[in-house]
Amino acid sequence: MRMSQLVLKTLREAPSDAEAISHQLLVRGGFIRRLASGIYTFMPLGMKVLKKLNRIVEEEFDNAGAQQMLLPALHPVEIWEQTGRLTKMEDVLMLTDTKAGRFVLAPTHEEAVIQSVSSDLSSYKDLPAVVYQIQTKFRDEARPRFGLLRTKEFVMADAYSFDADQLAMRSTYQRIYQSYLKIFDRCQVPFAPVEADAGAIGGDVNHEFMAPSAIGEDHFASCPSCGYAANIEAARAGGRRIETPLVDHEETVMHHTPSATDIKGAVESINSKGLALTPADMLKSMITVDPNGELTMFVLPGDRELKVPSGYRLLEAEEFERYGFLVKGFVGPMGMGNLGVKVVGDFSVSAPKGWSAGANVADYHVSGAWLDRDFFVDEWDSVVVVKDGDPCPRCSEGMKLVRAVEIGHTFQLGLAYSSKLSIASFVGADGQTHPFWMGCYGIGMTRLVAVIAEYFADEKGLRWPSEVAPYKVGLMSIGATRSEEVRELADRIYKDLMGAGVEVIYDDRDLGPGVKFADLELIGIPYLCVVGQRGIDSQKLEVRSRMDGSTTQVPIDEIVGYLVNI
RNA sequence: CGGGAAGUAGCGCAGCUUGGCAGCGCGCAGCGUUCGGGACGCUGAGGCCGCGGGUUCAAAUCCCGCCUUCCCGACCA
Repeated sequence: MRMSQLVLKTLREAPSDAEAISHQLLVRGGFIRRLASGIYTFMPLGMKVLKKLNRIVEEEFDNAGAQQMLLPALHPVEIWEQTGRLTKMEDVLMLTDTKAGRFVLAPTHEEAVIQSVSSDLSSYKDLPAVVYQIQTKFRDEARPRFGLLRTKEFVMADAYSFDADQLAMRSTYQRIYQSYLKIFDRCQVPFAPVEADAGAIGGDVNHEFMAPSAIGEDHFASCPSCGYAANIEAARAGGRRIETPLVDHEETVMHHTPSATDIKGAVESINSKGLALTPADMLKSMITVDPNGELTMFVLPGDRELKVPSGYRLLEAEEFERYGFLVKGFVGPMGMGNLGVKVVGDFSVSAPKGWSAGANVADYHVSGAWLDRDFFVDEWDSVVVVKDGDPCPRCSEGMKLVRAVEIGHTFQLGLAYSSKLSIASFVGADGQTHPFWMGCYGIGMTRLVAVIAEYFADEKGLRWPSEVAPYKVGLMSIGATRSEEVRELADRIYKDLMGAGVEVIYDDRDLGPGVKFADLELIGIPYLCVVGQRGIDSQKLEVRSRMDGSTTQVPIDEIVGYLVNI
């Protein structure tokens, strides 16, 4: 491609609304242009990068035996009603009403793929099967962010697997999981597969693929010793209940703590009476409703945050009135056993100490409350949101919290969808109808562009790994308008590279060398070949690596061969 | 949805306090010089000053309402 022909205008300054480096550089380099908040056009250079990534996914998925297809982006609303996700995902669904009916702009494709392939997978002989697509998805993001990182319209590569039983599903899952490792390796971004929460997609076992990054919106806990890694929403801390013999301890004391309805207020209020408590000495007692509608109280140290287990929800403020014994703001674990409230304690609550807690009386807290004397715990578990240094649940080593971007997510859906959709079934060898055991697998392609851009960016601009670069070689002439010799040589090398199948972008513009260097560096072409009078005089051309900055002098008559094999 | 900031040429910004010709840099077009690190000179094109209303002889500027965008949080995967 001749740069004089390229639809591209690099910007010396980034738009003021671009915050993240990747966003700034992708706009400055002419890869993307904003059409509306969270909606971007992929310009020719950006499209090249996206196609490179798509190619990697296609190769690895094809290798794993998955078959590419293309599902519709517009779905009739009925298929979303059948699985109940119309309400479950309503915050992000983009609904459209037309003369022809109601449709949703699809945020994901589980329903559509089942509708589409079920009749082609009617027998156990048709299984296993894996299909995938690379498609635009739509989500009504409340807050699009950081350019391509979080958008309303984005490209995702999503695969769906269909198996006859759980064992087969697991083996398929493993196969696709391996493809994921290869795909991200080829993108050269650091990443970690972590255990995760299934969210609105549903299902049981699942993994997120997290790329550590400064623009990450997620955190995962990672154990440097044994390799345990889990999203902060799913991560558990290690620990166990500490058994301590009950001896004579100080008596519990009631403290008048008017309007001290939170941990901070209670600590201040009690300390004003001469004690020296910290939030870590308080018990945080959180009332939740379990999946059966029963009350469960979680008890944890006051300086920690409760990780609400999936299926549970916090009791709403208005609901407190329904339970007279719950005094909002002054709740504590004392006496809960007699009131039919199950108490689940974090392991750390078994530490041998007198706790302070809500007294279950308006405007009162107690101090010196001892486990097994003043309050009782029915069940012990790790119920806190993990923080830096917490012990690993497997090996007890201190864990690290890492900021990261989710670039992929794989799910063992099991029967989550096929139990709701009768067509998601096949006839087994026994002649009976059985539901599919499904899996689904997604990679945020446009998000990956942002993550790679962000990770490799330097002060001069982008640096694309060679497998995803829009062009492999940047060829530039210096002083070609003045020197016919330079122009002819550069033209000839360009033609030869094209003939040899090298992806080359040729800066043939009538501009000074500074601009050309700056532009090719900004757009991050991996190798830069400079053709100027200096090179003709020495019969050697300079080839620079954008990634590591190294330069090599290559004899003119070997230059094409060198660039082909580099 | 809550908090904060901002909308003036394609991009970055000044002008607004104190109302009076719509400006600067980059980019763009033409001519010339220059040519191994965003070089220079001359000439030129480009504007619903976010939108609507109000005050005024006169509004980018003052007042009211709305819209949009970005950041932090909530939500979300």
